[in-house]
Amino acid sequence: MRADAARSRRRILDAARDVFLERGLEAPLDLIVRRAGIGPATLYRRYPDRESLVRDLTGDLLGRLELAAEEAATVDDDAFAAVRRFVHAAADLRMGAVILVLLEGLVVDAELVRIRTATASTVEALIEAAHAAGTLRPDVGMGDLVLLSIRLSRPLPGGLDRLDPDGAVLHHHLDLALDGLTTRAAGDAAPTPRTPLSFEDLITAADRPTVPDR
Amino acid sequence: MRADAARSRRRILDAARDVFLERGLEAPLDLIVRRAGIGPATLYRRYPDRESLVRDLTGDLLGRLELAAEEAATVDDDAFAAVRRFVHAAADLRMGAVILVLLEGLVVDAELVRIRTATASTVEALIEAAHAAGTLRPDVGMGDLVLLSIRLSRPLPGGLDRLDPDGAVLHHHLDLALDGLTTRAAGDAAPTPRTPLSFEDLITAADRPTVPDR
DNA sequence: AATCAAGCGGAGAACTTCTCTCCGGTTTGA
DNA sequence: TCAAACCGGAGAGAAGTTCTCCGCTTGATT
Repeated sequence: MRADAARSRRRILDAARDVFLERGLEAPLDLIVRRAGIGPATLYRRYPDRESLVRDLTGDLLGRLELAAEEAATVDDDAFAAVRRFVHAAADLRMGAVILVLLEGLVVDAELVRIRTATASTVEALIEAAHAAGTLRPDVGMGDLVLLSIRLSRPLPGGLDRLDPDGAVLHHHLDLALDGLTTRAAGDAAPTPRTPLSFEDLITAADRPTVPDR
Repeated sequence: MRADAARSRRRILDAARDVFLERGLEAPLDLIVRRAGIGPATLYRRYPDRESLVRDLTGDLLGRLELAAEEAATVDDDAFAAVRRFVHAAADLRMGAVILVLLEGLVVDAELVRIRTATASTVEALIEAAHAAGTLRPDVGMGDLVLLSIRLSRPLPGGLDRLDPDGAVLHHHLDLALDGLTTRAAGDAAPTPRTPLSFEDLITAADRPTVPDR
């Protein structure tokens, strides 16, 4: 691939991630084109249809997420710290986009399923270690963690993101929420002992495409 | 106002809240019409332009939020419990919509500013009480609370909300995050002693309308 | 440094979606 | 019962979106 083509691809993927995050998966491709600062033809040449773009984006982000998960597992000794590190990394990647995308039901590609499964099991290991160490609440599963991470890292409406250009507030809030997941925070009173949410729960829930309006 | 007109208004406001939440403030009014199950003329007759609809919706939701804040203040003895109760109520109202709307900069209406200020000071009192009681982390302000509440209560993309039709998971996650805001969760190690975010910070950040793309 | 295949962006045609109004019929309250 | 208020469907006009053609530029290779 030529250098300029690679540059375009990166610009497109970055723009696509942001636009899909802000406007959902049905966002006009035109917006992506404009944000990437390229011509429409450049987008349509590389990605003949929306799905191919989504697929490439998903692969790109999932790959980086997998790296982050492995790094978190090796770098930290403390199990909860590893979970913490991973969640922060996922937020930096705007994991919401990945999950959003890969859960929308378009993804049937074998390669994507492979990397998704691999990432999931790496993360699952992090979580089980934290459970075993007794630092992560037993009623918090990977599904809960992913959901929290999605919710906290999505872009805010109404220009509110201007409040936090470098993500410092986001990471602070992640830390606060993560503190809430410790057994220490749970303390003695466990008001609602829910069952933890698994990753499979998420996949199942998002499996079927949303019904169209009316 | 006639009974059928009032019924239409309620249907419109409920639909508008959901649509604005999902698609942002520039969502096609057509979607609101369809979701409300009314004819287009009914919407346009009552609300000649988008802004009047936004204004009415904001007033409606802010009023209910104010009620919730006052109720939380009177019902609970424990200061932190009052904060907790309020945050849950705000989530049920999908406070994200209110904030989204009222922060978008369209709102200059004196009446709305009045009720916004009133609500803010009621909530501020809740928070100060919890600070005084020593149960709420000192580095958590009303802005942090509002931001967390917005982030956690917004609808999820990709049909993920199907996971949680009655909001049980949402409220569980709210409780987890709230646990993270206690001084107990903070414990000894305070890694990043940030300054708390105020409500004014939010207003200021969202004050100016977002710059158009490019 | 010369060559030329590969890549790029702008203009715009065809199509879809959105906004908003007219009008005949229905519902409500007195 | 009656009049005023309200409702929904159809559809014209405007706006936005998709996608392609084509002449120019960039980059890898020799």
